[in-house]
Amino acid sequence: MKKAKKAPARRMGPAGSANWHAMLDGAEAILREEGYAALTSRRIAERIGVKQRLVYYYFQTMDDLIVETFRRLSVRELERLRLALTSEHPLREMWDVCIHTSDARLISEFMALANRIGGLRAEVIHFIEESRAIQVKALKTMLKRKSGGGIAPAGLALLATSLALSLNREAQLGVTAGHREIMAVIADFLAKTEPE
Amino acid sequence: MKKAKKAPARRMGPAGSANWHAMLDGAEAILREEGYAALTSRRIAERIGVKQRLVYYYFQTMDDLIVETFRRLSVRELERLRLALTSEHPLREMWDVCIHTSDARLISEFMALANRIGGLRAEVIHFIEESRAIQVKALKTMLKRKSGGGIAPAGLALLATSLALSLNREAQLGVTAGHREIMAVIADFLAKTEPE
DNA sequence: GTCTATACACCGATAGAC
DNA sequence: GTCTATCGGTGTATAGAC
Repeated sequence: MKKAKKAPARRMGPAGSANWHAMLDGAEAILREEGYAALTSRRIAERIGVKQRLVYYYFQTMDDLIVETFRRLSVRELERLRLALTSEHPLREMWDVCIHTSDARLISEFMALANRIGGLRAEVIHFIEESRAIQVKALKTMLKRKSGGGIAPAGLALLATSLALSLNREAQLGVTAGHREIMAVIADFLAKTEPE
Repeated sequence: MKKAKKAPARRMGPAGSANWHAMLDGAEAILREEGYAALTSRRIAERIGVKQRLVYYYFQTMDDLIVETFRRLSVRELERLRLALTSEHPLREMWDVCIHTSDARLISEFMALANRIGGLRAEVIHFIEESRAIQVKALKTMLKRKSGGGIAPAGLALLATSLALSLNREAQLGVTAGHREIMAVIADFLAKTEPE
């Protein structure tokens, strides 16, 4: 995390291997539990029981490792969303995906990191745009002209994502004012647009 | 940021002095521009033109400095909200405060830090609860029984805060899908509940 | 109040053996 | 593929002079 150099040429280990996944698992856990200041090659190595040098066999730089960690998570999340699209109750499934997403702490770390790691920022932008497009698709199909309170699908998607994030973060902090009220609105909306 | 020790007893400089404010100004700028991994006593000192040792004359630990930085910001923001309460158009003023709040990058850093610095977490919780209470007060007064789309004031306050945060963060990233649509909804709501 | 100097730990990244 | 060993740098925090 100290100095993020460009990308020196070096012999590399294969992406997708057991060690590669173990390192991303470790990185995710450290981010969640201790924050990105503690995300170092030494701690990852220690956590998964290898030597520090090996981390640099699988990743050119720590920034690369961070980007890969987010990308793996992003791919999984987009798959969950696309799967929801094929469900019998796509809107309910999608809201479930949004509200039962990765730990709010982990997301906070990635959002902060995205402001300073160019490669990560690009991945985050791609994730937001892609997930919004999927949600808009579902909303267009379900709403047709039932109207969602007069809000266009893209607006509704943004609103839902935004709410899910805030609800998770505040719940984790222990703040709950207004949560019950908003959940009631969501339930009402789902009952109208997608009766069980 | 490396080791956050408890709180050793030591002679301390006065809060509120010129150096004290300069250090918090520097901390804020570094957080915004480089993120919390770069928020070190050395860099703050360098930025404001004093020696590193002096930072520890004004703050017991780096964590204390971070908490004070947020607290100062929080007090200012709550003042802006309370002032909006006395305005002729409190809801419009409040939305303006929320949408023209501190840089989204800065907020991201504090949100991430709050997950691991106990003192900061307490300040963040206090800020959220206090600001929501102020917003609820304004909403109750303005809505009376005009109804705000059938959502209770606390829910509306959460929704507005959540949206303002997401709009700012995404705009900073360069994502704008759904933004226009949501802004239209907000404008519509304000026009109905608080005609100009 | 502000400084010099320093103890001690940890970091990213690399060289090169096996 | 995985290791030992190491370089050069930065971090928190303190001792104690002026």
